[in-house]
Amino acid sequence: MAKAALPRLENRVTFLTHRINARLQQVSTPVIAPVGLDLYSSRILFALDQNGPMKVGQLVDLMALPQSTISHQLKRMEKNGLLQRVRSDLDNRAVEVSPTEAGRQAIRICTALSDAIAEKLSSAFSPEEMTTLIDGLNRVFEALGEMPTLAERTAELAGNR
Amino acid sequence: MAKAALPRLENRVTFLTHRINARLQQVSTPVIAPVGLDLYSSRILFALDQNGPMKVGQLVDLMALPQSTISHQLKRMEKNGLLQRVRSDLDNRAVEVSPTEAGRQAIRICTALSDAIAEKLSSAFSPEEMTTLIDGLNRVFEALGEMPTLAERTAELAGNR
DNA sequence: ACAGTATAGATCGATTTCGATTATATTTAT
DNA sequence: ATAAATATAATCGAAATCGATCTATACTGT
Repeated sequence: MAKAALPRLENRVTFLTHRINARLQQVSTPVIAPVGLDLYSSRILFALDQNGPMKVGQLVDLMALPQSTISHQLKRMEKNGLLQRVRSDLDNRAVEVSPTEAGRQAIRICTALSDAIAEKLSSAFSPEEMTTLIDGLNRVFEALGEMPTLAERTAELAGNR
Repeated sequence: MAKAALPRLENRVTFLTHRINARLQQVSTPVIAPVGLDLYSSRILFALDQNGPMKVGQLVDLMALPQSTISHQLKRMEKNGLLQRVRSDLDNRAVEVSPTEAGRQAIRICTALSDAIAEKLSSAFSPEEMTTLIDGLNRVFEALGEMPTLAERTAELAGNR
């Protein structure tokens, strides 16, 4: 059977998102590192500002990162005075996270950074293009969540060289 | 002046690419960790297979990661017998990276994983949609490379609260 | 030919990530 | 009512990341 021409690495969606993230990190870090933030903490603050107090588990779901990574981030951010963690009254297992006053100050930087980037990206796309792009990215994320047999399929493809 | 409604975090392009990467990592790691690979090393092998021997600097450019990160990855991969690093004859500063036989074996897994994912994503998009998505991602990457005044613009936006 | 500069990559050290485990609290089943 | 199962988040330890620095080679202008 004829093998379909596979796209080059540079044209694979997940490689492109990797490059975007890598470059985003490189341009963002110089801006927010001086105020003691990184991309993760910046997004956590942004989310808290947008959603109000959140449980740790909600932040894990939102950020799609390992639970221990978020737990460590929050611990560090609390140590740096950016937020508070308090056990929920209703469910004593859960912990509610909310920004401190210093956190709210930092949020202004996070929002400004995110807006500056969003602004630049908006200028590179028409509104319809942007909508399409965002929709596409959401679909990619969903599709990746629907791959329970990835290991099997990989073995299969690796098998018939 | 009226403030334009800003998109929520979940609808910002760079947040979506973050989530895609995070989820990709979670679904991929179980598949490739058993053979001693991660997403970075997997992509490096994929690139070497596709492009032939590459200089360290070329891999840095391709991966868009800090030079020290790539250097460490390559050192580890060499230690694990996946590739060789040899100084270039023409420019003794440069180092040529090429896969070993074991590396070529591992490449089959990398390719299979990438193909399994590409396959799944293809099934979620029409060819035109996929082309549009890839084009959009390339434009996002380019746009992020054209933000020399990010720090200034961020300060400006943070200024007028 | 030589000093100064630029380029390529390795190394160092502090911090971060993350899988596995642990500690509590809650829910469910008997 | 109590035991088992489930849910939530913290902790631990090994490994990876990354900015800064260091080393070695190549280029440039005089």
